[in-house]
Amino acid sequence: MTRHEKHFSSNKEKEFEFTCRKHGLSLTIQRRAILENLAGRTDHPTADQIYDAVKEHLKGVSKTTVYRVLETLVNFGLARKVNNPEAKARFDADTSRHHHLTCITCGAVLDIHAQQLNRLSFPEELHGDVEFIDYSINFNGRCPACLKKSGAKNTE
Amino acid sequence: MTRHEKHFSSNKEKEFEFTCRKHGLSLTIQRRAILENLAGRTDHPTADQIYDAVKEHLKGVSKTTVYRVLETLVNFGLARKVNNPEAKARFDADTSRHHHLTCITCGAVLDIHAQQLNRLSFPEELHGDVEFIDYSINFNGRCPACLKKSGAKNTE
DNA sequence: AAATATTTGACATTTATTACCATTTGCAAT
DNA sequence: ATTGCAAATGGTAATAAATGTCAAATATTT
Repeated sequence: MTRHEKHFSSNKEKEFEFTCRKHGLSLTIQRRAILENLAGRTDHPTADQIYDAVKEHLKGVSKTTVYRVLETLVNFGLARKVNNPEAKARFDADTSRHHHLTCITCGAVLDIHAQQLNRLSFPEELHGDVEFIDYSINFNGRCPACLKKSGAKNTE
Repeated sequence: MTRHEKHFSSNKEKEFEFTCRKHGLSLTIQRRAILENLAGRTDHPTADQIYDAVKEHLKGVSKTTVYRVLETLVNFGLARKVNNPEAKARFDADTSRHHHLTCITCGAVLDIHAQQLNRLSFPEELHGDVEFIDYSINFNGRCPACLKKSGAKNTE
């Protein structure tokens, strides 16, 4: 499957349609296009970045709509906001448990998939006080591109 | 030591003075007051929240200065930005390895200290491709206050 | 195809952050 | 302590990110 396939992952598409019908949400082309774009990339884009990508295909989309649709997708579990230190929201259509590496050099956010990291147990001593639902690990370090550019070790 | 002591943790104060001298930064009362405030709280405040707190003692502080000083503190390793999903920066003067719980109900960000979580090994299979420096786990769930208010289980 | 409920697009507004620059302050050298 | 200069601050303006409003457009139901 290529990055530019016209229709997005049928899994996600089915989930989208199911969720919309379940909650009485209209299946609009804007929602479909925005989720399709988000699901087709792994760079954890901001709303603006999605807007830039989506406006090519959907002439006349409003930025307001992009923000609103993303909020809707998050509210209904079709996407998540990625934990990050910057002052802007980043989105991810992959709602399964996985982790991220934020590059200290370029700021890119990469997915880290590793079975061993998906089975952490919640701290026993806090059970009862707090309720744990899920977790995600944020690594910081350097991405392949930046690592390559600067030789092996940090040169700062 | 109480939460409202006039002078902040001498450890942090010493670190502050050492770091400033090391890098030729002036020891201004603004920097001192802002770091003192940040170090004296565990709620991972935004720049605005720090401004609100600090302006009581430091009449005439500029919001610009608060933003600027926080950026400086982060740049020189005296504070960190906390990974979070919101579209604003949150700060933490605790730069040691620890983790956070974000309450899905009220949005509060709590510290999670647990030895068992501090010794994760970085994914072997990615060594060489990426450089891992540190990590922080973001739990989501519910904080003690919200858990108490709503009985045992989620009532949404 | 018509009726109705929902969503969108355009604009206005708020919130968060950064840029700019004249004034002030910290600090080192008298 | 006083001077001189580099560095930082404060105030204002500008930019960026996100949200609110509402009439027009679209999806869904009938």
